Amino acid sequence: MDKTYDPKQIESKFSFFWESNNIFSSELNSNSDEAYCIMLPPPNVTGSLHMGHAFQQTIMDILTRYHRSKGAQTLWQPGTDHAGIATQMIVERQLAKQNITKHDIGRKKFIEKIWEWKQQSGGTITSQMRRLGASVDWEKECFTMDSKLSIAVRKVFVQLYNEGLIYRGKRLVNWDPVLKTAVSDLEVINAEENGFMCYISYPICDSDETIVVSTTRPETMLGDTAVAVNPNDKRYINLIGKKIKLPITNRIIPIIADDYVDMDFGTGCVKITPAHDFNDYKIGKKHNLKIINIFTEEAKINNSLKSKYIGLDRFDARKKIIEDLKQQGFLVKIEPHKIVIPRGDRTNAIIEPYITNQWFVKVAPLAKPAIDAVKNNKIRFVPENWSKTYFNWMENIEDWCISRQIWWGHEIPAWYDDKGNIFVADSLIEAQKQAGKDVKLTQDSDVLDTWFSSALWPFSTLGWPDKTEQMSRFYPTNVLVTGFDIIFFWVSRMIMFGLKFTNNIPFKDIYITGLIKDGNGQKMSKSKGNIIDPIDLIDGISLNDLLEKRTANMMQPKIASKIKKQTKNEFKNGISPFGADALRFTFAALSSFRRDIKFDLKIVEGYRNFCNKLWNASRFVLIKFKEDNIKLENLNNNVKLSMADKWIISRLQKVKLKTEEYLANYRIDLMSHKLYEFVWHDYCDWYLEFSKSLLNDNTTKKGTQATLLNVLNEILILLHPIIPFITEEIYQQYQNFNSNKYQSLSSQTYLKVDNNLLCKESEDNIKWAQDFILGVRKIRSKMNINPSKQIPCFIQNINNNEQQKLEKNKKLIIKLARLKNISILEINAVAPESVIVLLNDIKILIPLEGIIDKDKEIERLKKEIEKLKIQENKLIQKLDNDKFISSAPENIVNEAKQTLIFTKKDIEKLIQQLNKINKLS
RNA sequence: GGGCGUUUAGCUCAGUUGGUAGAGCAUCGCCCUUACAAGGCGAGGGUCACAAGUUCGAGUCUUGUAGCGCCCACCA
Repeated sequence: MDKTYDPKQIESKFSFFWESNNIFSSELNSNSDEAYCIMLPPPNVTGSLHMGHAFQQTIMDILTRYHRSKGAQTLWQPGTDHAGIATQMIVERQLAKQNITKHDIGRKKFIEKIWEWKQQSGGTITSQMRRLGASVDWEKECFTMDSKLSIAVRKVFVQLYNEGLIYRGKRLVNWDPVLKTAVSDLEVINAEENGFMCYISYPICDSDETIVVSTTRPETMLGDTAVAVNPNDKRYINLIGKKIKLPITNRIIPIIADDYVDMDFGTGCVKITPAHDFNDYKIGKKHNLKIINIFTEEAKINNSLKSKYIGLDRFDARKKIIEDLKQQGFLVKIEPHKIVIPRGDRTNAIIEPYITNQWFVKVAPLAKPAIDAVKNNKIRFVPENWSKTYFNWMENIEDWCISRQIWWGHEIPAWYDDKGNIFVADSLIEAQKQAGKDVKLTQDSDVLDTWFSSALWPFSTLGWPDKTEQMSRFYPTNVLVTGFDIIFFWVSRMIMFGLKFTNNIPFKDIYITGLIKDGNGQKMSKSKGNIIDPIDLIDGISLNDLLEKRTANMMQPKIASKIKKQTKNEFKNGISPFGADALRFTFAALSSFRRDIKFDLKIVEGYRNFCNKLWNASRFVLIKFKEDNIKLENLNNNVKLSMADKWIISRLQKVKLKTEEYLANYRIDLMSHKLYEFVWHDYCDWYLEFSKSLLNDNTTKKGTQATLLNVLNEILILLHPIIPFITEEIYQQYQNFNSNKYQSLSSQTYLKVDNNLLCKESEDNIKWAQDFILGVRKIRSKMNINPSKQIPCFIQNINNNEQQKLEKNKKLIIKLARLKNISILEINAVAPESVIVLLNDIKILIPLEGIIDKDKEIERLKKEIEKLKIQENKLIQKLDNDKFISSAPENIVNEAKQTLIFTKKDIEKLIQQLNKINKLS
């Protein structure tokens, strides 16, 4: 083995090794009683791996690998999403570079182009997943537009339609005028921006009076069909029912009364434009108002009214209309005003409420059982609190607009005849049967919202609607691991559709992960230039390449230079190659239930160091075995074990127990910390050091050899789900050494916790020995004694029980504390001039012989005594309190009493020592 | 406006049913002790945001206040 751990060298080979040996196949372990399944949230096929993916996939991989090694038949289902709008936009942009629009080449050709593009670069993210070590079953990889999945989509659509849960209707929807498609409520981002409030006076018919309305969208007045006031508003009560002559268009519209109007806001009069505002639409329906659409699908003024504004963009029209109103004397004033602007999540274009024919899912009937499933704990949110967010949304859910006026996606299985009759069916042939042979049918040109097919993912990938073996084996799946940002988009819809079509929940647990932020707690985004690419953490990247990457395609040079400055500051030397394992361990360790996770390179470095530690510990074991020419096959496991052997084995059982407990509760962070601590501090710092002495003794040698390897082997198995590459590499090193058959650590079975291996005696003994050693080390450090110098040691006041402990562990203590010897002094014997440290009742004495600085020691003793006295006071106070004695549990009271006794004794001894030393000087 | 999260060492975070506050990083000593300097050994560092309450006892439970942050819905 090389002296230093080099992830590059070992990681590249194993992704291929695992895949080509079918290690992750879901066909394996088919006889097992247990099945375990996780659905990978399918990333956009257009995408590349970002930190969020890497984080969540690490968690899924740990869960999957863990259950696989426990013997379950395991499926981690991979795949990608066709991501309708996102993908279409990318290909459109590419065409635009050649000055071609999608209309130039037509729908069919355009879709071919997209498939071509998918063929070419759709594999980016899956190859990056391989770099990360994701143990998905690649044989089962799906794409949301696979024919198998499309069948499921059509079946669901047809059934929902037949049951009246999908309908088509002319409604006001969110319209993206750039994409020229409807989008769902969730795809609209509302944000406050600076704007204006316009006050316009509307003249009242047959009167000199006017009424002043306030609006942020004056151009929509072209479509006004009423003005509303509050029925209780005394100012306007006499105007209700009168008519208004709308400026510019000169249309006559009524003044109506509605509670919706807030008397205290603006003038208390609201212009009502049912075709272009959601609230106005509701009022329009309620009052049976005319609906006048004034926009084209690009949000330009249409020709519904004869006006000079036809063809003007909405913002140009706004300016023009304000000008005209001013000229004609209708404009009262314009004030700056904060307004909430809805923008499309893909295009950032301002979304327009727009009347069109669309398809909707009637959600309320589906939501009810989906709410109950969580309420009845059939589905569990982890952390539990997210269920509130879920309920909040589900209980106020609106119908879901599922049609999109784009080309890339699942075509809606609906056909129309000349008269506009609708035929919904699985296929044209079926539709034709409904319509009659000779009727000419045209398919609906819309496609479905991408999330419609995503909603079926947990069962469509398993072969539904066929009754497949996969389906009965793996459904419902065990856990969904995802971010809170798609609870509404995806999670809730999977639950609704799962319950509706499989009569069963799609998953038992929903583990909602936190969001990875940069070191300053900022969300990572391209525009902020603070993105870290997980692959760069694995392979490393130079500062120049990183600068290039972060500022590529930046339009504004000012922002680019700012980003450069920040980046240079944060990554002076770029990013060093940490390897996939270090990155994975980092994610695992950071996966607490927080919402935001600040990502810091220092942490990755720490876990890279851990990998190096593990590497070198393994190297030590290998070297020791080679020195003795030991073969694994003649390693005797039926050997007598030393105290230290029993101790590390006992500790190991406890760690395994904790690991299982943490994992069952998705506390992968705690699991990681536990393993880190055990490997580094128990195994490396203590056991390996013990072993150096034990291997030199023929009575303990064989037991130590067996334990060194057996514990290391279990460590590798325990760590494998977190850091699969390095553990596999180390395992392979032993396999070669063993000259056994070449097999993967990934197929090794997790050993159960064995309670018979718990050993209180050894834990007590080693703890005692450790305290002894720590005591001596403390003195050595305080007294500045060179670590290589061996020193003599006396002990006094030792009882029988502890004398036994001393005998059993003497060698280890002498070795690790670097002592010459340990001599026992009789109680009454006069001790040499020494430095003292207390262990329970025992005085450990290190003779001075010139090494001591008396003043220093006096100072140290005084400090120590002071500390103990504070503790003593606290305890005395506590025990003086009758209520404490009478109400606290007995063991707590006893403990306090005991501690007080020990504290008093210690103080006494230290004072004695202090006096002694004082006399010397 | 409604809902949620968060506040613990210089920094990033753990803290299980209330019982003397922990880790990693950083800092400061000493050390190339033959697996590891990407290391070893040791040390220092906290009024657990604030206030009140429950309790013998509160980082932990209750209520309130403040800061930071997120989500949803919004007055035209």
